[in-house]
Amino acid sequence: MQGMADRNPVRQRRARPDIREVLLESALVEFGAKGFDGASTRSIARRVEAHQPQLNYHFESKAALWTAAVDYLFGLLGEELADVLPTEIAGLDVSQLATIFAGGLRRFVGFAAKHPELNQIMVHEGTAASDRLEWMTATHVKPFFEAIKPGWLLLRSAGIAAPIDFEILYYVLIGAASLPYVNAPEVRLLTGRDPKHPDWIKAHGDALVAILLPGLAAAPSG
Amino acid sequence: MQGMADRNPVRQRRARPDIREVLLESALVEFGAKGFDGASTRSIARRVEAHQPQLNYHFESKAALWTAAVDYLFGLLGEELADVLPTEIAGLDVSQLATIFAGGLRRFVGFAAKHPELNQIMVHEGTAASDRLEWMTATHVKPFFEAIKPGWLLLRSAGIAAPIDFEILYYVLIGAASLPYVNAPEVRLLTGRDPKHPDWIKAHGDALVAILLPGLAAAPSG
DNA sequence: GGGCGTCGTTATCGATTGATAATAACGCTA
DNA sequence: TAGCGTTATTATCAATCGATAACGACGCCC
Repeated sequence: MQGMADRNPVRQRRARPDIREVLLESALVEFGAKGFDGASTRSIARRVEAHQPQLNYHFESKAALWTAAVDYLFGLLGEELADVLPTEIAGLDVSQLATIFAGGLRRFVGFAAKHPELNQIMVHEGTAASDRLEWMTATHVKPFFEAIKPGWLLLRSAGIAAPIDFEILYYVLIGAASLPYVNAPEVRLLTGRDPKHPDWIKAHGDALVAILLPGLAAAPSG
Repeated sequence: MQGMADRNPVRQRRARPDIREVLLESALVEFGAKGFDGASTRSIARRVEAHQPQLNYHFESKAALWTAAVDYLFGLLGEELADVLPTEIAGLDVSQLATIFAGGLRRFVGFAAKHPELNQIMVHEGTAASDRLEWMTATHVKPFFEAIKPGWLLLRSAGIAAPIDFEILYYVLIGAASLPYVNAPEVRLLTGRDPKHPDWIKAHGDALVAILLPGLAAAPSG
């Protein structure tokens, strides 16, 4: 045993049954913070003490990993906003619809604060045409966009929602609701405040309801 | 002449007196579209038919090129919004201030449409802490942030501006005003419309004035 | 018009990237 | 417990990155 003591050393092996999820969540954070090109597969692996080739084993490629991350995030968003979808609001009157939309808006703000990676990835990808952008828009963004459209149009014609083109409103809403969390590092440098603090999130949701649904009398903010 | 005809071929040389500006504007576009890491110095040079080492000759490094690009863009923004700065609005009454702010808001929307690279770069950088973000925030963003603060506070206490925390309002405003242009490629895929079209920009500016300055009676939209 | 300074062009450097082949540790089943 | 399938680990590949050295074309000045 002496002679072969330190050459061909024993390999340490670390098995984690949840390694796929661990790698996926690390990828979310890195893709959100640095963009697809800026995130390296080595840094994604390193931040969860894994090895870079594990990414190619558990996912097919960096691009497939990105796709899995985006699928996962939009799945979470869909769960969060299920009650605002057209099928759920079919029989409601306008007043009930307004209350549901206000609640959905507040929850969207909460989601953007809790999972900033989704809007970070969207804004990184949206700046340049690419196959990734085309896929993400057709697969996830467009259905979401179309799902909230009828409710908004109804509230607008009832004088509750602000009189704004839906396409413009959509970007005003997404931009206004997500930027503090997308750019949280900048917010901390600029204001000294933490946008993830419950007080910020609450005030932010209240503000968006007030300016986008001005016809909703005294918004109950539960 | 025959024997040495095609070996050691004559070098073509292209001199452009404005090469610095040409490279700088190419860098703006690439940094805005792909972020600092995603933009390669070769692609910046190639899109204006220049060579990659010219960037290191005319600028010190990729980082210095990025700095020069950001300086240039904030210079343009400062020119565009000079009349909204505190020194220019010192003696005005609240009604005049409201009109000036509404105009400034519309011009900010126009600027974001004309020079989307500024907000693209800001949103790319703001997603992760870095020396670049610290420098940009301290040098350019903070002065801008502080400059519009007193005017907003005055309008808010006069009941003209929406009753929102200034720090939150700032991000609501920037996000709502810039996202359609930051993510113009996505807008085209999602809506089929061009956010750079004058009709979109006009409607967008009107919408922001309406929701952020609700106390401004019938906004003259010249 | 000869010399020199500026700067465009080419070639190449070491570092890092995503991907993959080679090896080996572990768990399950027979 | 022997064998095998799964997958963690190591090593390495070609491609691309930013940077720089080497070379040469051009314009200006004396």
